[in-house]
Amino acid sequence: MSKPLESAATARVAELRQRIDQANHRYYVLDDPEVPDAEYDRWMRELEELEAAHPELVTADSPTRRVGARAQGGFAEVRHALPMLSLSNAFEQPGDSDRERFAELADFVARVEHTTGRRDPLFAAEPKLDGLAMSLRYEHGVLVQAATRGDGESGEDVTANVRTIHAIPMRLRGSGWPGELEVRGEVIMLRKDFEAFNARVRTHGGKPLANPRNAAAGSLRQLDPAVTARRRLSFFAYALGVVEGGTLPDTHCATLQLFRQWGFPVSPEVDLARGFAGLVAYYRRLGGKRDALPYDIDGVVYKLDDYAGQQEMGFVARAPRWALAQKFPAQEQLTTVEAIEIQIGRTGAATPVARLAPVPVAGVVVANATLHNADQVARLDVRVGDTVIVRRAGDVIPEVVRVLPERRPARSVPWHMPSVCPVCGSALLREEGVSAWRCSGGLVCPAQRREALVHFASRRALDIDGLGERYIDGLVDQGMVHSPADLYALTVERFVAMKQAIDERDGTTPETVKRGKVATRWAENLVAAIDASRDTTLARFLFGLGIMHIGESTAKMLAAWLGRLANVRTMPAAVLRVLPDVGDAVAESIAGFFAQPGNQQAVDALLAAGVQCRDETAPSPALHGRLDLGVLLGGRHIAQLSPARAATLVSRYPTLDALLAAGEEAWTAAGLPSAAADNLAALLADVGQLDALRRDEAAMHDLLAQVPADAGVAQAPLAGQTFVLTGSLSSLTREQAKARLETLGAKVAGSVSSKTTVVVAGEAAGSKLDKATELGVPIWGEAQLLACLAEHSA
DNA sequence: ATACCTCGAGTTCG
DNA sequence: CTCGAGGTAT
Repeated sequence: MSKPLESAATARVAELRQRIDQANHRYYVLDDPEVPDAEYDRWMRELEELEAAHPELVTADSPTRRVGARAQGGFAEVRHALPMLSLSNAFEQPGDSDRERFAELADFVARVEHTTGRRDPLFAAEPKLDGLAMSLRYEHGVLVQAATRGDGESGEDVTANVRTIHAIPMRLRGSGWPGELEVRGEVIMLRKDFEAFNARVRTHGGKPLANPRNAAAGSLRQLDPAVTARRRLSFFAYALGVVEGGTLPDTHCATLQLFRQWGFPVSPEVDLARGFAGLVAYYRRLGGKRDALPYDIDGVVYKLDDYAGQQEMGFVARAPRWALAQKFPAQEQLTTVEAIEIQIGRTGAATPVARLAPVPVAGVVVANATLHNADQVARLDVRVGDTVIVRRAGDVIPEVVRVLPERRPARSVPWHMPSVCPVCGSALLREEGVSAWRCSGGLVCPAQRREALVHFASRRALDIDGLGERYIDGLVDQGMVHSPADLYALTVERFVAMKQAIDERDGTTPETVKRGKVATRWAENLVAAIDASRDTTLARFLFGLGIMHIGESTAKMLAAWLGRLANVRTMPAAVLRVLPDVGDAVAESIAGFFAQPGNQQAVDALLAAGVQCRDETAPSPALHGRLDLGVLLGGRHIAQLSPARAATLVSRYPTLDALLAAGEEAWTAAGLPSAAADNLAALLADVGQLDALRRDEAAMHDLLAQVPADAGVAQAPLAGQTFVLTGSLSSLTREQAKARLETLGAKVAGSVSSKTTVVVAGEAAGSKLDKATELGVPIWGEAQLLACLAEHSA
């Protein structure tokens, strides 16, 4: 073997190891990768080849040695020289003030203040990672042993597996570390690595892991380190164990700083917090970020920062008195599915809902969770009797995450959508290519009638204050109300009778004595609220009718463009189609609704009951130029007759009569291709089609005739601008802000896009603000909004 | 035809 | 809040 070659290899090996260690450090500790994965892989391969060719160059801490040999028959026991302690836990409690809600935390701070004699002491606050506690022993800077926490006294030797974790340095960086050093921290799996792992399992078959914590624990207990190596684990250091030889800082934060220098990842969320108020603020801040963190946490840990103070505090049993874990309410829980029921919505949509054994999740007891639709049930394969994981997605809505198949009872059967509506017995049908099943019973179905009434009375519709679902149920059940108009005939006496009936049925209120009087007062208020709802706006009225596809925004548009209820209820689909945001589906929905005699009667009944749209007005002048015979033809989707060609033709022959009188030859002479002319002629030759067109044309003329001759075009100051509101404002509600912006002609949308003019961010603004920053949409504070409103509304 | 953008509808609990 | 579907712009 020639000497020069040998030394070249030695140098290259050293260089590669140094580069690989540096890349790991950038990636895991600094969270700032600079080397592409492919490059990193090339280095690893080259190093492996060199070490294979020169076995004498292999060292225990080489990056290639991360994956070692399979453990034989389990893991050796390791006694911890210094026990790995547990922490006292504190939980949030119900209460009105922070002192009540965080009583245990307040006690903790008071104890620290009392013992150390300092007011508002300084704490290190850090996330409580949901993983596996681990102790790492380094001798002269080299990792020699890794042990799990176990029972705190002794754990298992998982060194071979821990070596595969790239976030953990095999050799400490820098200098000045003690000759013997124990670093403690948490092995976790990042959410993205967890998702990736389960995604791979799903495609390749195998058992998915329940959560990142189990994933980390399971991975470390693999006998074959090669298996562990394929699961990407991470590590964060947070405490010292045994230390010999070397001086150490005198605060916890300074220690964490040293950990960083030595090459350990330390959570970037660690912060200093002063006194009770500081700790509560940190808890809230981290709680708010919880879902956005790259890993799961189950709470916050507070440690008195200076070691002298810690020494004074000492220990109780096996927990330090200078530290406390404040736990978040659990956000995922196991429970069982007791039934899967169908809910019928206002439009007849049949939604499967899981009835669950009640279980506390993130602070509230959850008993129901939506399963959205039949496809979702099939995807999850949820069955009655299953054990499932539930969580509150984002902030509130409970959802079934997945089923634990290993806990499924024998003889369970897959769930299927029933063929008939459980409420009215009508058939449940599914339209082609749509995921929702619908009850075909229409207003015959009591569930749909009930939902229609709830919608009619709701705040954004007729706004009948105090008429909630419970009383609507009572009214419907006792046959007092069948359609919205019936509400206006109700009297105080009838309400009292209804309330007594349902109170008795439901097991009544204890205030039997006062009830007569109280119920009367309640009924009087309700009758007054119903009376007040008679005075309403066209948009609210249209929205309240509950026409499919007509939400609040479309209702406002209809009111603004058509002006009068009479126009909306008589306008054919072809005319409605020209309105903005109205296509075939929406136009047919409106025209179809008013084509039903029952619906027309319901509207007449409401008007007869005294309901008035106080803001009826003339149709929008903008209809001119948008509405002519051309769009009526274009909307019929005649082959070869594009809207553009229809427009050219109609500019010559603006009425049906003119068109018919001119004849097919004249049309082609005017530039219409003969195929289009043939199709048009065929259409007009059909008596039924021609009649329909004549009716459309008449309705169109009637509408246009209502537009005032002098179109007083006073441009609204904010016309054409789209605002998005996020967070809460202090001087007015979002509802009010929206209303005021709309009176100035602005549109207020629900989500941010490149078309948004400005985003108004109030207190505790959410994801919309991030989106705005990302898209470079201007962001206003409350002050700028108020200034804008003041400027224009003078 | 395709890609965005909006709107509508449904949802839980206190 | 999220999903799905309708509408519109490209």
